Amino acid sequence: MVDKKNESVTNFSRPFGATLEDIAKAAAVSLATASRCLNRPETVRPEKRKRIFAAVERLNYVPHGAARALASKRTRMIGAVFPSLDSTLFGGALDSFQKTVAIAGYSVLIASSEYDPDRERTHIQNLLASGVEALMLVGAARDPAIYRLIDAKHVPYVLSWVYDPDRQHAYIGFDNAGAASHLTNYLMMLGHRRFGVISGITEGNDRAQSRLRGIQSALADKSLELDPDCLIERPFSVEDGRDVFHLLMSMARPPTAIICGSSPFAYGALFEAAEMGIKVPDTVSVASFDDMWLAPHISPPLTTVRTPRHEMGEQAAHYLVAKLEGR
Amino acid sequence: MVDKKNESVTNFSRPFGATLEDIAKAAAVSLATASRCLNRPETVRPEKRKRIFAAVERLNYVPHGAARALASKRTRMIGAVFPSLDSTLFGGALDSFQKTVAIAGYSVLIASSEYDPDRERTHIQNLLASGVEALMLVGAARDPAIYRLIDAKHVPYVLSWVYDPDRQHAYIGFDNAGAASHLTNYLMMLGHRRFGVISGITEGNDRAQSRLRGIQSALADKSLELDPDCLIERPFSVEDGRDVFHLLMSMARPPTAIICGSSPFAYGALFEAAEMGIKVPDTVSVASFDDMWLAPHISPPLTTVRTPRHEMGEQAAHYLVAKLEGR
DNA sequence: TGTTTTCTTGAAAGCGCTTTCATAAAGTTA
DNA sequence: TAACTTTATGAAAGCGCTTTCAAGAAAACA
Repeated sequence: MVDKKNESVTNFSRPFGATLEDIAKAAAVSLATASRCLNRPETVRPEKRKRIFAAVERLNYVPHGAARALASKRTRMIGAVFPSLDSTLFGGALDSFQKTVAIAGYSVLIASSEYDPDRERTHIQNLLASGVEALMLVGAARDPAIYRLIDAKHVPYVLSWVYDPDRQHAYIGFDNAGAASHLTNYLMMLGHRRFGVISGITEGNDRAQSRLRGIQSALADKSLELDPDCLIERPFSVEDGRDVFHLLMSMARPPTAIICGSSPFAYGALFEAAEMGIKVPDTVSVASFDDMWLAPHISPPLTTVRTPRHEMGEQAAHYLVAKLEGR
Repeated sequence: MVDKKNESVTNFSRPFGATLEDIAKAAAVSLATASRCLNRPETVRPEKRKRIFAAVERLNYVPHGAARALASKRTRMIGAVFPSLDSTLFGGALDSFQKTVAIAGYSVLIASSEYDPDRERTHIQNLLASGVEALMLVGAARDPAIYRLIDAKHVPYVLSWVYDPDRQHAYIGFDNAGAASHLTNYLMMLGHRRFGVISGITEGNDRAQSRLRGIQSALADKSLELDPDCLIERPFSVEDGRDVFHLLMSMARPPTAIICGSSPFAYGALFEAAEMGIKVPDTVSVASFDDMWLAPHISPPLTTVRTPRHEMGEQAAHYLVAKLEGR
């Protein structure tokens, strides 16, 4: 029998960087010790530890994530799916989310669904397949099968931008309906009775739905009603805001207050008002949801409901990390 | 000798979903066939194929990314590090980047460096350790050791937001210096000779540096010079824009044109101008870099140089995917 | 100095999947 | 139907790491 030992010459020709085995050999320790040294340095003798770290340095060793994940059953990755990233709204939340989980040693795999449930589903599946240990999603309305899939994998998740104590999901809340009611009540207190609403497309967007519901219920409380003609849904954009504002203000009996479902609408409304020579807030009040970083500076004063995007991102991150580290 | 075969009873109690082995067993085929079936279905008989997919469905099988990555040496993940995600600038680029790579079947692992080189380095290392197959970075100026590390792993990368044919890096360009010169020349053509510049912090930000260089070289071409007092660096924010504008316009001999390194500065300048009762562009012209989605609507007309963030994100994605699929 | 206890270590067994490679089944041709 | 080619299949060897587990080394105790 040939001595098997001989067949393991140093395979230095490996093209893609050193492996832990190379490190172990270079430091003249066992694979196990090398591994231990990198994960819990205090458990290995200072002398060897030094040799091992020197080898790591010299060979430019970078651990192999997949191998590590496979052996340890931990990927240290968290998935996040946003409807879009092309806005400060979700971008801000993502920014805070990423920063916060990074501190705890996690990376984030992102995807944007473009407000499309099918695409969101695909993304969620891919993220699960990639091995994310937790998920952050926006909104609560989605096919129950998706929740089943996530649960089957025992992956904790958190829903943001929603608030709905009745649900069985974890959420980092923003009470869209409540805020909408609040805003509406405030406007009614100022004397407004006839409202216009520029809403985002409600289909598949439960945040937009809730906001609308909030407005309507506040009105109902005062025995008022939203004129169907005064409610217009559009995709979020400045142009659509302008457009709808023009439409609303050209009506025979235009509203005295216009509630915008999101900030681009509000900017559009404001610009169109200027264009049309309509005084804000004298002739019509404009109120809006979502963070408008220009709001404090802008000239026609605007009533806004701030969406605490950074706080939500951070809270969601904290929640998930806590969940992963065991409560 | 005990028959080894007997020890493999069906381990249905696995808590975290089925494995390929479970699928193989359920479909009465070998592990190899099951694997093949999922990757190249046409290579397995329709009859078995049907059984296998049925089992996948029934057992809610989701492939194990790490195991797959380890065996196939492909993670199908691409890393991206941005200075910040809390702005439409990078958010937009990320959005397009993600969309584009998703179509090709890749996921993106993101990180934001907060304009901090050390944090960026750490993030890049983590991404490499996570096994990203490619990297998208912003700007070119960084420790050569970082490039060496990336190269050692044979990970293709692309630098965005920069344009510098001299470098040996791949970049998806935006010629900051060129655009800055262009803008400056345009303003000089309008008769401006005395410029003010609100720049981002140049240290560690080669985009800001290039823009500044572009302005100065355009001036030098006309034998002009930028008054050091008229060049002020600040972190990007509306407030700082206001602040610096106020400073510049309070000088004994204020500039007649102010170039803003980024859009928040421009908004700030505009608001402060309104506040101070300074007419734009009569008394002073305001010009700015970066996409300002409000620019086409805004009332004092603004000269802007659009940064093609979506195009850059998409191009960067195309480049990397092409590189990964072999040119 | 002989024992017992506590630390360190290395061998080896996987983690769940992909991928040769040799073999068996099916399809062709004579 | 025999002989040959093509195609489908399964056994087995890893991928690079973590983690038991048993054993050896060091420290502590008597």
